[in-house]
Amino acid sequence: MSIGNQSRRGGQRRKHSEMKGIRRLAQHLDISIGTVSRALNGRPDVNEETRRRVLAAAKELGYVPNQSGRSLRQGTTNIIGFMMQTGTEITGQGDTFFMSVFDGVQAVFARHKLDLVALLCSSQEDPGDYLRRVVARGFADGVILSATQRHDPRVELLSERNIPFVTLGRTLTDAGQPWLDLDFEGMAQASIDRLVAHGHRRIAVTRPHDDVNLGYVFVERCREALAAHGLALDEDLVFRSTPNEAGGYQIGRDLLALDDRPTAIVLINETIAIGFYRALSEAGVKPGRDIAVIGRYSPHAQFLSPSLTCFRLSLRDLGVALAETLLATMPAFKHHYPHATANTLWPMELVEGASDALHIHQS
Amino acid sequence: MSIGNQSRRGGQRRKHSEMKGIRRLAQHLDISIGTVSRALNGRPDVNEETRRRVLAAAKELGYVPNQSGRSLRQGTTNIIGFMMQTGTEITGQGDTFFMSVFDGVQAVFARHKLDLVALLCSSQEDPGDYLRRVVARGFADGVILSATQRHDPRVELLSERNIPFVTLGRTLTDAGQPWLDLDFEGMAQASIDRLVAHGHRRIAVTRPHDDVNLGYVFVERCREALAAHGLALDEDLVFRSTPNEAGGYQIGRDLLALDDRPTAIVLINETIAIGFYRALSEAGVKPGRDIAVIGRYSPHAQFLSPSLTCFRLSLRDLGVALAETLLATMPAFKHHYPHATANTLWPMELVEGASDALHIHQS
DNA sequence: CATAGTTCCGTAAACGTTTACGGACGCCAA
DNA sequence: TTGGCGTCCGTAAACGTTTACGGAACTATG
Repeated sequence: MSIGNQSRRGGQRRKHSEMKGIRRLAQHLDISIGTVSRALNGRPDVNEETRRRVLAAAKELGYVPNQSGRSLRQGTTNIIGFMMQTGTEITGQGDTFFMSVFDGVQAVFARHKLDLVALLCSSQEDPGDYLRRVVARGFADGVILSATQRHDPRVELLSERNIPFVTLGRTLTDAGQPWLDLDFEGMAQASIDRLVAHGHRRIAVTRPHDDVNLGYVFVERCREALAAHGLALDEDLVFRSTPNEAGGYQIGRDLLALDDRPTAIVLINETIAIGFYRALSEAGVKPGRDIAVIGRYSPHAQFLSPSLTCFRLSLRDLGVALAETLLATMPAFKHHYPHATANTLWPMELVEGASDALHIHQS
Repeated sequence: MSIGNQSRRGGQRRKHSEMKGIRRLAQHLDISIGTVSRALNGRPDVNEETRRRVLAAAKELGYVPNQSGRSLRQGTTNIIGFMMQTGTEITGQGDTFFMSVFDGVQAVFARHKLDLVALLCSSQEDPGDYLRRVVARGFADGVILSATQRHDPRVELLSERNIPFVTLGRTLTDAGQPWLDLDFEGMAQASIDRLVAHGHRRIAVTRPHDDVNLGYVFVERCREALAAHGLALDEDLVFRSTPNEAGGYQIGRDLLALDDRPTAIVLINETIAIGFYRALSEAGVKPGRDIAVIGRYSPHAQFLSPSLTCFRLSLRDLGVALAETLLATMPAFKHHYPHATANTLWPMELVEGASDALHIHQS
């Protein structure tokens, strides 16, 4: 061992317990902090024997590098934020929805030692302010935005701050960021085609009550699909609601109150089917027998009775795609994802149930 | 303005665009970075006029302090983590469970400029490793642990690292940390009493399939409550399942296959009622008419048909209590919460529905 | 005018890392 | 012996803040 090490400086050697962090480790091993850092970070210019000792000592002393120090130096945090709002009335997406998406995102991030955290914006706070406060501070290296609005101020904020991000859902004010979205157009087309083929002529559709939701193109595509069959979309049959169980219940009540009831309905949200079923049940109306219902898949929709005919997608795969799309925009990871699939619609597949078994025979 | 400012040092004045962060701001205003920092942080020893100028310039230049630099200096991040695992099969919490809790937590945190993020631990990774990796690095000032196991290694880890934390759910290996838990004992007692009063003698109960869930005391308390009425708990009527819809469906099938069916059942999880209803429905068995069912409230349970008699709690209030309990353990906030209610059971209230309308008349 | 007190601000040292740079040392060939 | 090269490691300067300290300018008081 060479003498004149920094640990001896000033002739006085402080006790180990007085030091913290990497210094403590270096002092314990009687080597310099630079070498410790290099050893821990897998740099090549360090003796393998030394590295072994450092790693062992780190484990023994329970050393973990301080995140702030590291980030400050490197300018990177290794954290990606998934922004979502608490108070689910707005998005209508359930916990399980995001949990499944997270699963896919993390599968990709794990390969790059990136950590995913959910940025929880209170419904009390302006999302723009929130982003400014937490993300602009260099909290995360990148962001995934969900529940995008048609005009979303967060998009402008992030793009002018040059923070890599991707949105789940299209926006009208496109800042050139990559996006992924569910293929509501495809769902609209397939639903209408299917119902018309079954003889339905009066078909109801649903839409979110404001523009915060993913499916703002849904109704228009339904209209087009109907037109292709020579049918018109009756405006009385376009139902708005909050995207939750209560909203579905309300739709059910409104629908039943109509003089000229539709013979079929397409539900755009996952959760509204439950409330809708309840409203029908109270009136003795049975899905699949008295009215055809098509909805979206969710863990509980699967267990509704009669079983719901619905459109399903792999949320985990969607998460994987989101992660890859984001990383493809980040210089540090770009080369790993040369042809990530951005700006594309995510397909959904039809799961046949009993809820749309009703066929109308022309008289 | 005084001369000899640091911004003039060396005689050369770098262009604004070359500087970053607080230096840029200071140079722009031609004052020292110390003053800028004091002005931004609301320190008293700064001229009000100066403060006004600083604030205006900060807004104009879009300056936000760097989180890493600040944390490094202060040793604090102003971030509280709520740890949860992705892959919801494990927790079985319904869609909006956590969102509602978050809402309450944030209401408290907002008063102290604390930000809540969800620490998403992949189901692929060991939760202990995860905590070591992210939290021990000084990522968060405090942690809320959910879905605690009976023996939870995370508890030991956090307590030996001296990181403030609170658990939602009791643990057997108590490290002296504060906890909150749902009053499953109270639910057990009230359910059994109610069903027995309605004449039921053969009562089934459910329990999680392993010890990851909150309600490990539930079955035992049911047993005691039955014993108080002179009844024994038939072990064949203790159903285990995964805490999700599929688990509830399985319970339903198993129950219906019994030779000597129970006349009532108590479901401990929110989500299993949906699958359970489905299984009954397929067999033509109707809750409230053919069997009495008591469950837990959730946004969809409310819309089941027939309506579910269930135990409800205010998740938002629970979140508030969690936050206050955590802050009460943190030196910086302790004095705000002199008598926070830790180590207490959170009561649930009964919501009467139609699912337990079945009364048994003794023959 | 001298002194004390107040108000405001600049200076510089931390906080815990990473990393460019250079130096010490050993080895080998000329 | 000399020089060159490779291996390993120590040194010190960043990264962007906050804050203890001291000092300058000003006001009040005698």
